Amino acid sequence: MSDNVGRPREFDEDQVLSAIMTLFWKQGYEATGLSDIMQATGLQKGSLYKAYGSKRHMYVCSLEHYEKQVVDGAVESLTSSDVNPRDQLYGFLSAPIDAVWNQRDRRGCFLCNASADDAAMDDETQRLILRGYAKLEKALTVPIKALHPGWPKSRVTQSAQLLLSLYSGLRVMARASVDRNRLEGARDAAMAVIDGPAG
Amino acid sequence: MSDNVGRPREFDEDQVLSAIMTLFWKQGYEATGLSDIMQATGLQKGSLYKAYGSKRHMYVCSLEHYEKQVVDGAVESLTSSDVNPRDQLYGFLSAPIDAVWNQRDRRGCFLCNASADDAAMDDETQRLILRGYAKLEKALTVPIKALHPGWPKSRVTQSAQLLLSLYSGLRVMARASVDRNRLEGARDAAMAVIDGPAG
DNA sequence: TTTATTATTGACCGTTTGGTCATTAATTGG
DNA sequence: CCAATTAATGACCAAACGGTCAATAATAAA
Repeated sequence: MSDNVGRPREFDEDQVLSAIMTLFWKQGYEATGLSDIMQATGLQKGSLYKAYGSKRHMYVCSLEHYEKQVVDGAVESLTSSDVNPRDQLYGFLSAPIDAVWNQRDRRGCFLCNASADDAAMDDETQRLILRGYAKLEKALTVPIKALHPGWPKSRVTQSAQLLLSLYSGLRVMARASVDRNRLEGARDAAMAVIDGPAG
Repeated sequence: MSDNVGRPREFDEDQVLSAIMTLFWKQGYEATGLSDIMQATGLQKGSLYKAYGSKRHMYVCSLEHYEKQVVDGAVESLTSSDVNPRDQLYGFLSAPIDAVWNQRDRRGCFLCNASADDAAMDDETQRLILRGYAKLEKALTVPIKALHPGWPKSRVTQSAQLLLSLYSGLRVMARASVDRNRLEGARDAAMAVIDGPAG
């Protein structure tokens, strides 16, 4: 039995999901209406509900898409072996500042926004958020280990946890346009932890 | 001319504002409806609109109330001279973890939630958020200076910025129930910055 | 007691919300 | 060509949304 039965989808599923993700990412769950989604995707309500079933499921799919497109990309760039580890960590902590202050991109981090979004929270959403955070934390240990082969595992882990939590804070604070000097100060203090005592 | 003219308010303004604040704090702007507010305050729609004019203004008043009740309280406890400075900083970074894991309080930090809340953001909201963050950053420098009188001003400032950004991240991540071990690891790594190199 | 002023109430408003469904269209397999 | 199956459309739905307002009530000043 073929599964190519019936009329085929006319829309690019990845493109549509990206459009939906962008809306939830920027605006959150409640503030994003079906009308927004219809406009951004060019699809009618019926098609959206045939494809996703409910607004909640569209949100969950958006988070999964974010994990694939953004989180996995960040993991890749943190664990790639052809950049020096110090620059990888510096880049990771600078991204929240650059996005807002150089790219005028105020979306922040979808994992962080979703964490703060009570209306969107349920078991499945929570699971996805935690999985995303866990991926990032694990990826952060790679350049830390490379910089400090002698550090005990616990110190590596805690440093990764510090950087990830700081990253979340920077992403959130940057959304409110906290002065870039303040954000850079926090980043630089954290980099001092990574670089170790000067001299 | 007296200003005690007309029928007096029958409700306790502080009590009502606290109830409204709690809703916006926990649920965000869009997810909080007038029906929620009516139920939580016991007031009718007309009374609420006579008192506040609009839902947005209720939100702004809630943020102002938060600044007075919560932010100023945190500043007080960070700058009080009868607790040792190290404990003040440790307590500040532990609060996000304790709230969620010991007090089952998932509200997080209203400043942080508001930062991530696109629907609530406007010039006035942003101003209040930045003012709250600035108060906390300034307060954090007090115990840091007390612990390290010899540190240059720039190092004190950057350390305060690090702790504040980390605090925001912890508040946000804790809302998604990130394992307490992970949050404590981040906190402890930050405290190592404050305590300086061991031995 | 009258007047001026403000508070409270709840019915009411138009709009928007998330969601459904009968109809029509496009495809594959027989 | 004829089912069978799935996709796309847009009218339609009840409920909820933020917000308004005329009527009524409570107070202070005259």
